[in-house]
Amino acid sequence: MAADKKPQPIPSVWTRRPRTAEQPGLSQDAIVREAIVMLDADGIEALSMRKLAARLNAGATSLYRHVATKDELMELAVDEVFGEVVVPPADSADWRAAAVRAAASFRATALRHPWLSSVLGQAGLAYLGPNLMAFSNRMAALFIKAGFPDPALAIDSLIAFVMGMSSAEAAWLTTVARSGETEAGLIARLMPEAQQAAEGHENLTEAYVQAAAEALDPVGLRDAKFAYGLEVMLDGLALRLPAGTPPAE
Amino acid sequence: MAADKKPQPIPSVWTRRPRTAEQPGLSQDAIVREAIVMLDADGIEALSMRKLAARLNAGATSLYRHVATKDELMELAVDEVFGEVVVPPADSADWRAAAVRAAASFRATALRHPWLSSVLGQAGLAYLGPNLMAFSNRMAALFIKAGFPDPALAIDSLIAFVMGMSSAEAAWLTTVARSGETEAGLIARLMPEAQQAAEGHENLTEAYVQAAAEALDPVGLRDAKFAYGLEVMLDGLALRLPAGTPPAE
DNA sequence: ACGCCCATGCGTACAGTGTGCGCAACCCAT
DNA sequence: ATGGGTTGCGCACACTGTACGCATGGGCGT
Repeated sequence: MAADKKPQPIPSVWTRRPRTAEQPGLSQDAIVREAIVMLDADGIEALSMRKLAARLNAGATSLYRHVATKDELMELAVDEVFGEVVVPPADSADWRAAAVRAAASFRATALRHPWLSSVLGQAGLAYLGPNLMAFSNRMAALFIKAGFPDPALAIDSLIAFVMGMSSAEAAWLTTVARSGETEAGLIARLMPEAQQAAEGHENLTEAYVQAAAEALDPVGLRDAKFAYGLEVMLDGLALRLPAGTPPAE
Repeated sequence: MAADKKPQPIPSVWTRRPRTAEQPGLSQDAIVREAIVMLDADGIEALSMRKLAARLNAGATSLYRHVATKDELMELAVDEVFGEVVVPPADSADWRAAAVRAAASFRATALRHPWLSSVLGQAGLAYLGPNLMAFSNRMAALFIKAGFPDPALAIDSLIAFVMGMSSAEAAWLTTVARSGETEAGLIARLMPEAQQAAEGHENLTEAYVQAAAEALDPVGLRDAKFAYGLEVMLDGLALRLPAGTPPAE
């Protein structure tokens, strides 16, 4: 009652034990994991150090004992999430099927964590985290084994396509999520404005017919779009293989 | 002396005229243009409404008379910058050469304004600005004229690749700019750490030999990488053309 | 068994952010 | 001259990342 400003200047014995006994306390791993949960749930701009700390029953600045900076935290989150991408081993018979699987896994990861694209778009690949290195290594193994004369170029091209497509999708899905509507619903609601914006652009009317169709099965159409582009890319890459490489052993 | 808190409660006749006479005052266009200048110069996180306003000799909140929100400002900036992308007219003889020119122009724009990728990565293409619509329209014209059975799919694939490649480059260039070193210098300095990170990933050693070479002519190698992927993509797309479409008229 | 040290947690504080609100000044039409 | 609508702005609020320094307690050397 006397000291109203400071609620607990008196270490009154209890409320002191539990803090350390209840949990192993903070750890970089726990912080990163919880950050990913928050990012997935509420998007990139909903993550603040204070909210994250609150979620971990910790004070805001306590996090800085385990993470140098918020940027570093994001870096760690990116690498963590990269661990979810599965790249088939290099000894698979068919490099092309393996590439499709890897691409699909990459895309799925990017859509499961839509903030990934934004972060990568801002920071690029100066990352060097263990999971990212492992990913690169497996991709390299795949394309070397397949017989590409210039595996690095081939890989970078493929990844550029996959990233470009995925990040466009992720951004769209984020917009959908923020709108609170279903994907089809948002398309329908956006249609009139889009049509008006297309006024005078004669080549776009056809595109919007397609967009209208998209409202019926948006997910399927996105899948198809990705598959189309991926096949295009792989067809082009196949041409770079030394003549006579068999499609399967 | 008496009223120290408010420096100019007295409208002392002068210091009143110039404000409106000197300039047409704020305007959405002027705001957007200055924002782009700042974004280009100091990157995306250096743009704040207050600093932008200061640059325009205006109060921070005055901007809100012409722009609803910072996000809207970014949207306007994106569309403005899209106006710089040049897509050859559809009547060019060779669709492929035209596509190369368009892709190069897109890439150049994205590298001139490295923040573009970040923004697009976060917001996607719900944008519908006039320049973006015009861009889409010209691309559509090009691919329809070329005879693609599914022009929208082809375009989206191409753009996905170009965006993916450009945004990776843009992110890298941003990192370079922030480091204050030359591109070659940063590569050299990063090399040891990269090599250590590659420890145990046997397929990556070759990639780093290439990276070392890159230090000699980073710009040329980035150009080559982009060109390679673009050719891959276009080769793949060419296969989708109805049989017998001539490469030139 | 005791005392020390250092890793860990946190309260406070600071500079900066986007933006809502309401007042003041100005331009133009009457 | 008057009134109204547009434009600019000062203030304020809630919130951000993070530097600093104190308190605490577990693990170690003696």
